Amino acid sequence: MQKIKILVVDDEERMRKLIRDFLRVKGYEVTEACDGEEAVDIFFADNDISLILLDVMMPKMNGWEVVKTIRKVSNVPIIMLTARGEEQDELQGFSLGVDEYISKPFSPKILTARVEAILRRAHVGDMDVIVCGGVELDRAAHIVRANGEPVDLSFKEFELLDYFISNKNLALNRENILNNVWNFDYFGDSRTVDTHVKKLRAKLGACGNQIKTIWGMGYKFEA
Amino acid sequence: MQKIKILVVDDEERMRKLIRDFLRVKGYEVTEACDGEEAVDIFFADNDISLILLDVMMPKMNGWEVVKTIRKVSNVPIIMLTARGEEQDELQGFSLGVDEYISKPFSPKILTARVEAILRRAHVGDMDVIVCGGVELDRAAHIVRANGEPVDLSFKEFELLDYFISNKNLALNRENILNNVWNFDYFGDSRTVDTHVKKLRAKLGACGNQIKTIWGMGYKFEA
DNA sequence: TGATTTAGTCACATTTTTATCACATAAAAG
DNA sequence: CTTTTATGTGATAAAAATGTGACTAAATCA
Repeated sequence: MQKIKILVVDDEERMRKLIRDFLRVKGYEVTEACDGEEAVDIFFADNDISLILLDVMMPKMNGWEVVKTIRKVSNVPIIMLTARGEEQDELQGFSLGVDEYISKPFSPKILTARVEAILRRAHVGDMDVIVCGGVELDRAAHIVRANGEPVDLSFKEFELLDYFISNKNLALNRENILNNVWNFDYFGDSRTVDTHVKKLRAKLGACGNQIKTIWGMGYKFEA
Repeated sequence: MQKIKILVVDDEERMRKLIRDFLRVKGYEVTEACDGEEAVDIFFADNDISLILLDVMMPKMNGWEVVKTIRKVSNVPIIMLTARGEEQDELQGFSLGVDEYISKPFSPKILTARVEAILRRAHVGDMDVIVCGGVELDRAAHIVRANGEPVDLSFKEFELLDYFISNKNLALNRENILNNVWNFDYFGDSRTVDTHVKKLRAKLGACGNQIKTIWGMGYKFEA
């Protein structure tokens, strides 16, 4: 099995080493960044990072800005490392899309427990059944339900919905969608997406309006 | 075929009823206990319980203690039901020998999916006679019945049906099927599967439509 | 050995899906 | 308010996948 890759972002070398060593013992692959800018660069360059551990206080670009930047295009789980006294920011953080907090100082045990909990929860991606709003998608059985009613989807429709749900609440432009649902080198009309969206909306019935149009951009699937 | 027996342990009558009803619909036999002590008593008295669904918070003896007690003498699969916010205990739970967690509130779909996954993993399904819908397959006697009528299958047809039934309700692509029913390194036309499916459908008569075509993918055997 | 069953391949029929176009409609811009 | 641009939608033709029967080779059996 492929190792799960975790990006650790902290400006203190000591802290990074601590976290890195523990996570490696637990069998994770660890990549490090020492400031926000580097974190963003690495995240976008390396597209199989499964979780980010992010310090708040950092030079160049702080943790919140990193979250904002990354959340524009990805739902990767993010755990913030906060110093004592930064608790009041947590509320703000959750609204930005932070998944969990760990207050420094923390025990390695807490760290791995939270990481594992988040990964398990986030592994919704590999789970058989994903629920998002009124829509329920079962990859294993290749079944979709909208408000409990089975919906009959074609292969492409299923793939498209899967992509939407896997990236729920993210604005996806047509190029994104084409590259991910169609072949990478698909050379066709980007309006094809529109047609499939139309069909999906129709087939999903009332849940169809979870697919929002983003004018001048593309689409978004809302939870 | 003997029904699989599941012990549901929760102090809330409402929750027990909910779980019980869903599992019964799915064809399981359900026994209930309303606290840890009763759970342990029942488990030791009744020696053919295949799986335990266990709430954490209970009077008299909590879930963790139940796990500890039972794990001393049995590897029966245990799924814990945790309330939101108890995630931090999960680490502890896994080391005690818990197989899986389900966080409340959960959907019935999640419940049955996890239960089935665990049971599959626990090899409870490895029995000689399997019944699935109107189809009955007896591995030991190498006999198949459809709606009670004996069906004469060739070797490959039997193997294919066995694979289908063993993976019922799962979308199986042709590659899957070829690798499992044929030799692993089978190097032939994947359309061969189609031909055999055709024959199976024909021989199973009315039950033939339990084999669903999944367009662009493969086949699925529905219970 | 010869007859019979089974497995795999192929070609053609059928069905389903998918992409594209043209036009309608809606939103933004001027 | 008009123009421009982007999206919604239905129809349709092309493409792709599956269903099916026939045929060949291989295995099995009497």
